Amino acid sequence: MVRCLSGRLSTKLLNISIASFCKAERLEKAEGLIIDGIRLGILPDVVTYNTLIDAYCHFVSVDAAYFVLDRMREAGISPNVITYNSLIAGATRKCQLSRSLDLFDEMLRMGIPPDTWSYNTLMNCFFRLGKPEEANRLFRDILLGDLSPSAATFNIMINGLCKNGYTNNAMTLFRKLQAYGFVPQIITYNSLINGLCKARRLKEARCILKELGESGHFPNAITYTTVMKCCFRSRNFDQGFEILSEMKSKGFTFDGFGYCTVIAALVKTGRIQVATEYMKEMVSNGIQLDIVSYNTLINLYCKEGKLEAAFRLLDEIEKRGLDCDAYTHTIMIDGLCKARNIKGAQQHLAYMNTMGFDSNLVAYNCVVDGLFKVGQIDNAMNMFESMEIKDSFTYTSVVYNLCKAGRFHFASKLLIICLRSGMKILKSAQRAVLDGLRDSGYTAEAKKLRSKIRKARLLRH
DNA sequence: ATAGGGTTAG
Repeated sequence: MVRCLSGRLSTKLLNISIASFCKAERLEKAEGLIIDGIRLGILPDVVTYNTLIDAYCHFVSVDAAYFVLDRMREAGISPNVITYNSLIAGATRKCQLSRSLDLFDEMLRMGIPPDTWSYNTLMNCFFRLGKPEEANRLFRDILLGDLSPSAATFNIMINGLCKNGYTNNAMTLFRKLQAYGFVPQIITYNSLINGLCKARRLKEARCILKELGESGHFPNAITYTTVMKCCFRSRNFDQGFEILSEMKSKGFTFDGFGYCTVIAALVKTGRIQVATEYMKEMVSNGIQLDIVSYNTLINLYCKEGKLEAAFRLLDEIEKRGLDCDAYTHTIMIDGLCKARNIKGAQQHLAYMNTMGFDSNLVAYNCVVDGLFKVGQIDNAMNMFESMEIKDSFTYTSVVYNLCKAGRFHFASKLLIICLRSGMKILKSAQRAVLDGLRDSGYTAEAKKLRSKIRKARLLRH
């Protein structure tokens, strides 16, 4: 009796120690403890294995966790609902969605009844699979069955509906739940705000943000970055920067993601000085630079015209054993074009092609524009004609640059083709064609073009 | 278990 009790107590202690090692991502230590325990006669139990499985799911892989499940069975311990919940959540987190479904089936086959957590995780999995009907079916099962929904159930529903484009349904559900007395959590608000922002329903987003303020919850870093990003996306840069300063004054700090967002927005709006300050802050905060952060910084240097500094960062990337991606090369190509080093840009484009980055539409657009800018009109047009894929950037640039070169008729012809195909051309480029025709005496042609532009606009609305 | 998230061209 005493032995048994002390054994159980020891297992409890063992589990606590293992949990703390797992939390610290020190899985070898946790494994070591299990071995030590067995030597001392302290046997691991279901909690021990569940802790380990959850940690392997988080820090290693679902496969690794599954091996622990095998060991668990060999030790004669049966998995329970928590074991499977961890595995299912792990698979969902790692985007192994069909595996989540398999694990759920396996759990049912083993005669382990799923709980609300299992259903929540599975709902989330279906939403990620882009199958909102399936998720909704599970939601109904929960509501009509013996299980009771948790706050997470509602959050997953609202978030999943938004992510799948059912923002209206998410709003309706939100209001219904409120009417039933559900008190939204900060996660609920953030999900909705993000969904509304992405759906460009900024008025409603603002409304929910206001409700959040009145709810007793406080906006957190996620709320701020969501709204800030929304502003940048809709090109309300000033408003975005206001939110940024409010965020800073509240003491929220950035990680690499946040810094990149902010620096890119500052660069886009020409605030190079401030961007540089943020860059310094990011580096001095000890944030480990990854390829995206490098791209952001290289872009900053390019926009400053500091090509040597940009090349130095390229070397650094190599030294650190990271791989440049399509963004890195495109940013460099654009930088070289803007520095009027068109030869260097073309060389880099060729290099990019040999590296196997295909369909570099952006890079080609940059070089076409660059060729125009250095006055190589024919080369630019040759390249333009050789491009298999073109987009509104390509055409806008070509139309505008043709005008700069005085080829208004050609520009006009191209513009009409674009209008007919529904390709969007920047107003400034359209303006350039009209003004060019008129100023060079082709008033009638300018008039005709103007009316064509109007008609095309009518068709679009 | 559930919320956000970074980089390029006209």
